[in-house]
Amino acid sequence: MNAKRQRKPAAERKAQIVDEAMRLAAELGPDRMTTQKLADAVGITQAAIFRHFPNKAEIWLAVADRIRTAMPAKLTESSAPPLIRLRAIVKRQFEFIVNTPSIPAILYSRELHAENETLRLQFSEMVARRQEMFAALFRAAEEAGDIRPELDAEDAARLVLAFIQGMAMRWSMEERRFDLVKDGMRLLELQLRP
Amino acid sequence: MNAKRQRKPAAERKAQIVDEAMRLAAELGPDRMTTQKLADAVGITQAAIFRHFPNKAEIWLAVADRIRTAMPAKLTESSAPPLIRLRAIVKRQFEFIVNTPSIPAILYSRELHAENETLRLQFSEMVARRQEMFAALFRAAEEAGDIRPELDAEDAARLVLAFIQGMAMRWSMEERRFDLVKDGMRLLELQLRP
DNA sequence: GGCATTAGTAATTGCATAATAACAACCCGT
DNA sequence: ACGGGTTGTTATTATGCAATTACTAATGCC
Repeated sequence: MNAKRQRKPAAERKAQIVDEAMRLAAELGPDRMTTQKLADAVGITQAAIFRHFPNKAEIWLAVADRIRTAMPAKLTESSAPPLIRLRAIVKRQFEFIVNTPSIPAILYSRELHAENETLRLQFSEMVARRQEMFAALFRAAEEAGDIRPELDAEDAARLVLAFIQGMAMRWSMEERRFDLVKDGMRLLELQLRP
Repeated sequence: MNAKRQRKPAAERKAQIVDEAMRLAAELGPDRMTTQKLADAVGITQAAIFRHFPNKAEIWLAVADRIRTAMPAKLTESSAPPLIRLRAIVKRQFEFIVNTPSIPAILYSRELHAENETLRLQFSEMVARRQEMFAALFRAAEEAGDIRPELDAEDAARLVLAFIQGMAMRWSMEERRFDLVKDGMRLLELQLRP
């Protein structure tokens, strides 16, 4: 009744729904995102959501897919020293989170994980892959003699990952009041340099 | 109708409700804890919950209160070296989380924070107090010459806090599959020693 | 032992929510 | 220009939820 109907091709609409779902998840918490609010944000009726997704859980799986494919999780070929590469990757990671601020809310939502085992597995695999990437860099740094040889690469990777996750979580909780990239990279230096 | 009614003094029942609320929050996610499930866990009817709390939000405030008073946030008087004291406090923190495993789920729940500003403020104040505590210890360590003088105590505190939060978050997400105290303290060493 | 107080119950309300069904307008290829 | 498939709508349903009301039984004080 209001304005004229805006029909869009399904692929485009689907992407838009995923966009808004992520936005709302960050704003209200993933579990407070209802299909009604989502529809309002997209500009269609609540029922129309279910033309694009069979149920709500599928929306979260699409969100997870979006995050998974966009997350920087691959080591690029490079001849730079391992610790330099590590810094670059951590920075990319922080930048990715800043550009996708719903990530902490979605990745660390107990509610989503409790209801959706598939989702939980996808996320835990993503985390594991990142940790493995960091560990590989620390092993390379060890071989290059850039760090103390008795240092355990797996542990160092865990440490860096916990740091990134903690920073991201706090940034999210504090309504993004600080500069995640700037502060994050400064604290990373503190961690890498004795 | 089943069995005989179990009347309990209000104070005791209130405490029990808070207990179960925390347990369920860890299990299902805070936003999936309904007054019905809570009542079932306690062993009373759903309506009886509201004899002890005027509404659901008050339950979360009581939970926050429980956490706040139990959380180790005060520096004990001690003549031990600052970094030794820091280790002890971080250890107490990890132990506290292990004994109160609902903490990460509750403290980092976007849903609770979004709905309840009072709660959000209480938690953010708790975090700030802990950070200040760590900063004080790093300043003391600086004066004692235990760490590099150019190291910023505030930043070091932020780093340690992010690490603890990241570890706790992951421990919670991974269904407590690793030993938070043991692994946490080992990684802390990695962070404190060059 | 009576009886006010307190902690409980059963029943209900009003609203939010995910999902379905039946129908309508838009769009594109022929 | 028209017809089939696509993208939407309105209306509805069943369920779950927090909260209220009116009633009831246990507890402990005198």
